[in-house]
Amino acid sequence: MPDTNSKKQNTNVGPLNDLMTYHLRRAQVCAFNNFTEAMTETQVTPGQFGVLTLIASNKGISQSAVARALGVERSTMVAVIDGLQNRGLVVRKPSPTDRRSNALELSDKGQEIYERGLELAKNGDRKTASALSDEEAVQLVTLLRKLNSAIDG
Amino acid sequence: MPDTNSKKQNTNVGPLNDLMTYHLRRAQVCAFNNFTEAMTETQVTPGQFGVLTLIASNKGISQSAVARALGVERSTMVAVIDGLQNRGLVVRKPSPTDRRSNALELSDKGQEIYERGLELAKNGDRKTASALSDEEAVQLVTLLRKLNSAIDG
DNA sequence: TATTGTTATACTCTATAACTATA
DNA sequence: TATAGTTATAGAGTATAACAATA
Repeated sequence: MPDTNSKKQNTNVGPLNDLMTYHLRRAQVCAFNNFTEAMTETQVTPGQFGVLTLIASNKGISQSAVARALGVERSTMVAVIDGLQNRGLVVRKPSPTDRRSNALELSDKGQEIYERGLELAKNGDRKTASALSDEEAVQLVTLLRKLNSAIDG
Repeated sequence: MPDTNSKKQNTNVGPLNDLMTYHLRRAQVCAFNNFTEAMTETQVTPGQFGVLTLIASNKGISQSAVARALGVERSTMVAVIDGLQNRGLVVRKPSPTDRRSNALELSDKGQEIYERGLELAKNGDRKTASALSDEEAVQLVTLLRKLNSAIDG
């Protein structure tokens, strides 16, 4: 990870300072770093946590459905599920209604890790939002949700 | 790029919906896609545009200073500058004050591409923010700027 | 001693295309 | 015909560690 705390003079970023894309990028990198740090204990990445949450909230969901919900290709999901299965957190069961698809479930250990991870993820969020008041943090999430609803709605 | 416009039923993303990190990630992917689409004409990526802007706003800046300002390693900058130099957009000049470092400048073509790119980048931003009112878009950037100031301040 | 640019290397995340087995 | 899971492959983007030249 590059040095973000350096006491060097702040370089003028020019018109970048008015670009939403730039600030979204910086904020996302910051959020991922805080998330990863907060989740150390579980060794679960942001992407993996998304998958665990989808499965926890939709028992028996298929790999393709998880991929669609998270906005990635289903081929990308294979290795992710492989990793979670190898760690004993997720189980691929045969779907009772479609012999092509896997019904994904959390193992007991997966459920534990997920529940613990949810608390830790909230800690990461709090650190990311530490420069904002509670009200501002809520405002930010509300705006982001609205922005995103345009694409996955 | 995965299908984000599918008319499939929306899967319940559970507690993800309350995580700032999740929404930042979705928004950033959306913003990058819109940026890339808007910039097609220039064939300049978000990362490259950041570098062009830094150089435009700080003529003679060093590679290390660009890297620090953008929050990446200086080793990462080498290939980026190489690419921009090979396209004839950026020039590495010897620094007049430090024989270790390069003084980066935009070529005339680089200046042109940068100025055109800035307009196109704003178009990308507008598309990203299309679900928000003007006031909300400003609010969002303000909040993100405040959030980010905590790390690069 | 510290910093600049560089190289070599590797890792993560992701996409595309094609295959198979089902639906 | 279309979809689910899979494989093989490739491309961004990035980091770490080391080195020579210079500060």
